[in-house]
Amino acid sequence: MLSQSIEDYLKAVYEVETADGKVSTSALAERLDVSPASVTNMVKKLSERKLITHKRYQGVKLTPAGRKIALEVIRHHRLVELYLKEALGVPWDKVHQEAEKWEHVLSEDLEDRIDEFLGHPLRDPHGSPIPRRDGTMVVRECSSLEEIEEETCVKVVEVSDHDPELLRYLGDIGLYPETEMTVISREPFQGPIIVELTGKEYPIGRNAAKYILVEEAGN
Amino acid sequence: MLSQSIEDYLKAVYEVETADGKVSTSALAERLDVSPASVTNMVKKLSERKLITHKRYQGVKLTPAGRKIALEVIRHHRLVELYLKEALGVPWDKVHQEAEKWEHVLSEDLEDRIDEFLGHPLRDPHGSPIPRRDGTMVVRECSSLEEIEEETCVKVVEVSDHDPELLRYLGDIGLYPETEMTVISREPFQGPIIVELTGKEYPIGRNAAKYILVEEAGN
DNA sequence: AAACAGATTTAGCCAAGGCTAAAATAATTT
DNA sequence: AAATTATTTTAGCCTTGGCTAAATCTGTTT
Repeated sequence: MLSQSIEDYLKAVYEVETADGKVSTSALAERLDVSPASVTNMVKKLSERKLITHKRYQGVKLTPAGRKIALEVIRHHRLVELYLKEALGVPWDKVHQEAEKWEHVLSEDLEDRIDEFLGHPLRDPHGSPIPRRDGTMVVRECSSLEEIEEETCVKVVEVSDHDPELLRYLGDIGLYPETEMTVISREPFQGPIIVELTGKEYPIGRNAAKYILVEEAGN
Repeated sequence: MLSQSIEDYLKAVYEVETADGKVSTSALAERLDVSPASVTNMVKKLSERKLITHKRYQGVKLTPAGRKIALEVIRHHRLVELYLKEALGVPWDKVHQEAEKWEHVLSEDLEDRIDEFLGHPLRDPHGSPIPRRDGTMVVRECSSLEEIEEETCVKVVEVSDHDPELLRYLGDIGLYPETEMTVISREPFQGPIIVELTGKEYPIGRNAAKYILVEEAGN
């Protein structure tokens, strides 16, 4: 059995890799809220276990074995997030925090039961794809709301689950995955992006917009 | 936050106390599958934290603070057991094992949601009482099946969840909490106890019978 | 009362997974 | 190219929660 720490590290490697491409010691340290020295330590251990490869002073990469585990943990995490929302009515700004703990204690049997209960879902409450048991994932072409031109109609694909406060705000204005909206204007000097949905206009800070992924809607 | 180990120890103290009255170092060691020396260690730590009291070479007792935590953990455990069975269809011989892990990661918020979902239940799938949030518990007068006279009609109150195999057998013959049955005979020389339920007769080993608690049914 | 058995504690060890401070390497600026 | 800055690694330490082996205490027998 793998320790919770190891699972957390592998997940972090995967996530930093998809976000930044390169996985540096310091990036991992920041994401895991741990000192860089601790990361170096653990990286050594994970290399020995052949879960990652590492070139000194360069980055870290998942081996196939490591990637498999990372995806299993992420599958657990996202299934649990969706389950908590659907089955127990946990609000979407709280599911992430709970899932951080649950992802490590979910047996394969329970994973299957939950997956079944949810009808083999493809996306979690924030729109992130849920890896299948075989490690495949349905990805969707999309871009950040930050880069969208004015007058464009878009559909929300995914919202980062990192900032509960942002999620609460977005929930309040009714902005969820699959919501359609129109970019009304991009205020100058890094000002907010104004979007229109359900007939009203709302400002979205540039920083927040970065974490909202959308696809262009038909027209 | 308390570590998982500490929660496990407090729960074990509570359980050994209700089972044996006295809580010895070795009894704890056996229950937790840990060496007696390790128990001594942890007992020292828990005493310092005022969660238990300890007199050298005598036993261990929970303080009110320690008992409160033990009951919270047990509440989590039993709520989860029932939830897994009711909501996800996990068979009753498997819920204990899962709950051992889940009991440590259940937030208060989720505890409430699950309790609500289940309609504030009083007993888990094995018939054990679920402590309320305030630490109270509905106990039921009962005796071990081992001690019941022949020809007596009884109702099952509680079945120990320790041996999955026993649970599977009992499930197979339809013996659950609230099941009514009649003690047909007590075979001599520590032989099995024969019970009748749903029109058929089944043997229950003396050892197993010890772990089945019943109350005398009206006639 | 002495001796022995069994339970408990002490002493000293280990692995996991953190930390800080200092050293080494890489990258960037002057 | 040299110097400075930033990143990464090394070295050495800490806490948690295990372990074994040896010492000590308690209680029972002889």
